[in-house]
Amino acid sequence: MQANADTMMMPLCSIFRRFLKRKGLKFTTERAVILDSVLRKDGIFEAEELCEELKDAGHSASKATVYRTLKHLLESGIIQEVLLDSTRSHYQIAFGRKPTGHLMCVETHQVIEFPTEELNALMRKICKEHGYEPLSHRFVIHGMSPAARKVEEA
Amino acid sequence: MQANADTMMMPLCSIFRRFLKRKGLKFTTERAVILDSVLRKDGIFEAEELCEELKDAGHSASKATVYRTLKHLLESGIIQEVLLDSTRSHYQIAFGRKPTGHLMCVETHQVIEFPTEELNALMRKICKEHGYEPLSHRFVIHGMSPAARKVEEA
DNA sequence: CTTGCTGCAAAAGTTTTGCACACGT
DNA sequence: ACGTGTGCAAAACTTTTGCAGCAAG
Repeated sequence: MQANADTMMMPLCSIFRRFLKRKGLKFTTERAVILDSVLRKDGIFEAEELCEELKDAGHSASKATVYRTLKHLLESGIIQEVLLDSTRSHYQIAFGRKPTGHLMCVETHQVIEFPTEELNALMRKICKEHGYEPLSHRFVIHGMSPAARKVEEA
Repeated sequence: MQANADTMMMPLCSIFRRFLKRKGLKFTTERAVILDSVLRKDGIFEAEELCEELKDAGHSASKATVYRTLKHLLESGIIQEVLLDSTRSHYQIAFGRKPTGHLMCVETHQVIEFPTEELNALMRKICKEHGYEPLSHRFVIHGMSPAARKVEEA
């Protein structure tokens, strides 16, 4: 469903390096390590999660640097934001990803991903109506999972 | 497009009172004032915005109470969260509202609302596939507004 | 070398919470 | 009266920023 790290690692790393060069920024050890961690991700991840992993792996990359690098990864189009929660930021790799929506349980916060190719046409239609240039879309469904419903009934 | 305060005020106030009674909670002056402010809203609003308005209107309703009341309004189904930004919460009145999506400019943060009735069927389909009970959905498009594109080209 | 980058710790912004007192029911 | 609600200020949490030293191009 998702291309794995091996196939994505090299091209995305190049894309990031080109992005940095174009902006007059530098490809540092820390940025390499952070990108590497990000590319190992298979779904949605958070900033704090990356910080933990890097610390556990013995890599020096401070919280500040992780946040600063995530901004660049966003701007370069390598990752994109997924708004699931209004107090924490969630991200996912954008490259090579088919558009997906998220079904989230209001009780357990379990998140299920599903494809939403059919929404591209809707996005383009709405954008055209307002003179916007379409960039991306998100479709999130809130519902109650079977597990949560069982608890509710009890 | 949106029912105005006069027509909604009474029924929604009753709904909220019934909700509170059912939960063993009280309908206080502060909750009445906050609900009143919320019902005057015509679109998306934020917690801080409500706090300001209440202070300006000379009403005593602390920030803490506003946040606590918003939780109850959410739980009662009178308002719903609109995720546009991962650092601030946005809300809108849920009752009597046709499902809408939001088109947001990545540069100017202008937000345009559009109807999305056609997505109800998709929501139900996805929920059925996963045994979920559908509650609500959100569709957000990120794009670049005509105004922002003009700046970009310059 | 020059310019940008990092880590730290402090700051900032939003939301939550503990506590003593006040208020609905 | 009882149990809940309120205001205040402090705490909690995520994210941002200033600064002095460090490193990439």
